[in-house]
Amino acid sequence: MRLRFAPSPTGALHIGGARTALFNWLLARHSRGALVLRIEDTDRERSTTENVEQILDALRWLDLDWDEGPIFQSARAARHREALQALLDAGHAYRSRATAEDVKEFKRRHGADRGFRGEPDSDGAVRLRVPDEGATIVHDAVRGQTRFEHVHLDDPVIARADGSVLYNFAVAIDDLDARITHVVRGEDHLSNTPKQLLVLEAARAVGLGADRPLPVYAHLPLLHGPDGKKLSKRHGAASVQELRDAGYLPEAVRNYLALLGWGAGDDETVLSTPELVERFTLGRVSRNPARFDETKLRWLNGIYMRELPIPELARRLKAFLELTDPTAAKALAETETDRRSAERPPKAAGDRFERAVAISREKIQTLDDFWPLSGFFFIEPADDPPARERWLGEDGRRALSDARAALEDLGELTETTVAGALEAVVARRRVKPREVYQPLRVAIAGGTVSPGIFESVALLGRAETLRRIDRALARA
RNA sequence: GCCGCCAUCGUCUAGGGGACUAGGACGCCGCCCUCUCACGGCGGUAACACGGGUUCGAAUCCCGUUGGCGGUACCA
Repeated sequence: MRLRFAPSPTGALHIGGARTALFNWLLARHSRGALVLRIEDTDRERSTTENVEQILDALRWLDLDWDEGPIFQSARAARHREALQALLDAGHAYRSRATAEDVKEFKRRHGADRGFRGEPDSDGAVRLRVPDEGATIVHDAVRGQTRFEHVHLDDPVIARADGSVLYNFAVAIDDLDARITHVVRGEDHLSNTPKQLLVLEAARAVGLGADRPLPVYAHLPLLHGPDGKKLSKRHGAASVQELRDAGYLPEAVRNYLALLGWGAGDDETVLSTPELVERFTLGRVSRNPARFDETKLRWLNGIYMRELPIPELARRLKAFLELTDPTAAKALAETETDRRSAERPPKAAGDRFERAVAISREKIQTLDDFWPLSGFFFIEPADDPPARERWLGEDGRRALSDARAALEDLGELTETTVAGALEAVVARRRVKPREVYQPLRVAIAGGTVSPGIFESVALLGRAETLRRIDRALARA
């Protein structure tokens, strides 16, 4: 199979585009075929190099690679003109000065059952001549046959008056030249397909690619927002960049996107990328439009985060924070400096960030969840007045004092020794565990939610823990 | 308006004439685990849009209605 992904650089890569890219990529890898990347920039007004870069970035982040290209459609203008001239010479296309208004007027006069047919002029835009009779049938790999009656089709404009070609023409010629065997794209292109098929037929009639079979088309169901409307910023993430910045892992995004409009057939939902490659086929692509629902993506992302080895997760977390949170990045950098100052045993210090990651990861679903939960290991905790009032009243402070004493007297602080010491405080005070642990949590973490209290104390270290307890006692 | 696509729990889906008292996953609810939050485990809630056919039998096939979406550019 030879496939292609052909985005138009008129904006960032949206989630729907990413899904199209993914499906093409999966098909190419599954079939051990090739994926061609083509940039459809024939609209020079709206296409920018920034957008091209952004799209390539998004594909790289998703780890979707391509075998050929990027081919810029604009760079193929000479070839397009040549093909256009061939169609013109053979009478499959003609120049016409007819405007959109003229077309409307034509239809008003002739009724809806007659597509626009122009008279050749000496100049003007180029229109493809659509046969009056018959129909073009699109054989779609996911939808079956769709019949487009020629009487309903207007002669489409395939090139501007200045000779520059338009989308439906350029696409057909480029697919032909690139020997694309399968055109897999969004359903919004279904009604373009007969036009492209007509271009292809005309091109073959004049000897262009006559030896090659027409590509198989497959139109993917569209993606909508949670409310069923068009996906937009209003729904949270709408572009791949936004997904990245929201703290999702590319492998989780691939897994989730694959499930939108495709299913393995059994009840599997967690499918690694190799499994997707192994199992993906066009035959199982759905015809129903799907809604992009971030809830399920969050869940999946959590699973992938927990499956990552701790050092790898730590690496990604660090990269993420460097990209999105200067404060956090700076704090982490300073932690590393401390480590090098050798004030503590290198091993323990070196693992500090990784240890924080290890005790946090079952509590977070995205990379973005980490810092709010565990940033207190690296920076001064935020103040949370309601939490203080609830847990650092008279009883809470007494419990906190007891905890302080127990920790101060302890030998080495490990999860086990801390647990022993604090459990003894609970037993001595004859209270529920939380009556000791929550005040302590508020004191060291700032709020009522954090990783396990024993692990947290052990990681924070005695000096810092005692300092924060003292500060909480003084302030409360 | 015209052309076209689509129609199963709130969401993603399984299902392609009898195996369906319609299965799974997310979410939600409850219980268990528990130092918070989670993770994990167990259980529960919840759907074949409607109306006609065809058939011994329809979620599955056909037609219509309704609804959603796409297209209808000298955009892609």
